[in-house]
Amino acid sequence: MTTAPPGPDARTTRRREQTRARLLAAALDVLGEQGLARSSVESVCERAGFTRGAFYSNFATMDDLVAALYTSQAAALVDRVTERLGAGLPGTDLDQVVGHVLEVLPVDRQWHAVRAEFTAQALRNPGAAAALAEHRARLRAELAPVLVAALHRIGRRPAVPADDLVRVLVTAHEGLVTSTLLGEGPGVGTRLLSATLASFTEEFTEEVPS
Amino acid sequence: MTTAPPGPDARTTRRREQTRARLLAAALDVLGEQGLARSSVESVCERAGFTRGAFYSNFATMDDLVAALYTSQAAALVDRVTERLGAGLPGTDLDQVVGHVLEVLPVDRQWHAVRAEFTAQALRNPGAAAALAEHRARLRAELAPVLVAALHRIGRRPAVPADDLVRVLVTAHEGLVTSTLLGEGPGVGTRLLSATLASFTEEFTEEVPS
DNA sequence: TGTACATCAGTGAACGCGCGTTCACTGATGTAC
DNA sequence: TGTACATCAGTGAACGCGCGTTCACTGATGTAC
Repeated sequence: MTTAPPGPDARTTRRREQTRARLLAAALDVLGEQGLARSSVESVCERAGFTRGAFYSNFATMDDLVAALYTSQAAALVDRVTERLGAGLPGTDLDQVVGHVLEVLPVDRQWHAVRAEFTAQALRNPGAAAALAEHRARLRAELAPVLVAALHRIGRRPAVPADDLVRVLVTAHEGLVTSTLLGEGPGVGTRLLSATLASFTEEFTEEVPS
Repeated sequence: MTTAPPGPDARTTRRREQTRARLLAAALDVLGEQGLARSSVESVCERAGFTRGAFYSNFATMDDLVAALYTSQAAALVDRVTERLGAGLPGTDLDQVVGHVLEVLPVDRQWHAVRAEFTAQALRNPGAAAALAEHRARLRAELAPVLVAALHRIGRRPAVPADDLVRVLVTAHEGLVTSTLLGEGPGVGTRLLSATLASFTEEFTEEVPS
């Protein structure tokens, strides 16, 4: 990945991708710190160390950048989940399973703020809503089988369609992250997730393992 | 309330309050439709039918307006809850109680979008976070006793501090509203809330009622 | 491996507009008699 | 109840800046021989 052969039209591509990446990184910073309302093309470029011309050579508009940022971050999250769950979810009881799920889903203030704004946009703009829904679905598709397997190992199975189960968990987790980041005390923390998980799964009598 | 006597310094006050109210209403519309990033002092004034001078006669800055908007909307929500819960929560089982709670908490796309943006701000700005936390606490304080009473009536009581119980419920509800407004299918809807409520409460053997 | 050449990516200056902010002014609103 | 007066709220014009957007140009990057 690092020293891959240039490829046919890598001439153009390479530098471009680097600038795009730098612009996206800068955008994440600026958006995370200032919010969309205070983020100008100018401020992103300054942060990235480019002139505005470079921006317009890569993106059509600020909205374009934001969409690209969301896509890239969403993909990164899915990758992260995929990677970390490669070995499956360990744990011998519900709480442990929940604990491991929580470790995989990061709690990042900056990104959460950006995501909240993106959600707000999705509530207004069907296009943004579709993008968001797609990402969420992909994330669930990634989590579902691993979660089901982990549950199976501790003698439980979903009491509703697996995708619904994951959806409920993610929903609860989302609210939880917000609550945590706002500093509403440690409170009921993971217990909400454990309880949710318990409510939407059921024990089953296992066939005798060989 | 409609034809109250003017009062000592109502001269000034009356017109002012009306303009303030109109500006706030316009701001809710504009913010809800366009988002903070696209909402200018200009656009709010235009919507409200005022010139910009009127704005600056009432607010120092856009942030000021937004803060006032949040405060006023939050207060309105608390009022609504207070009013509707005056008679207590009816219901003979958990699902019914949940159903009534859901009726009290409105699902308003526009306001939810504004709230999401406000949450994002709170994740960055301690001042905004404090305001948000205060409102949330007030809302919980309003809900808690009524909920506990309703639970008592069906033979249940919180298994955790009442405020925690409400917090978990509100958290779950928040995620649920988002999910619903994004159109993620009816799915597990209220069942998440019922399950949550069930998990964080316990039956108790009632003293024989006189 | 070196050199001439073509193309592409980012530069930086320039333009202009939207809009935040100010302020002298006017009309509205209430008070006093 | 009517009239003169004081004050306050909103008007609208003016100023200027930040920044979005464009574009001719230059230096970087790769290709061909």
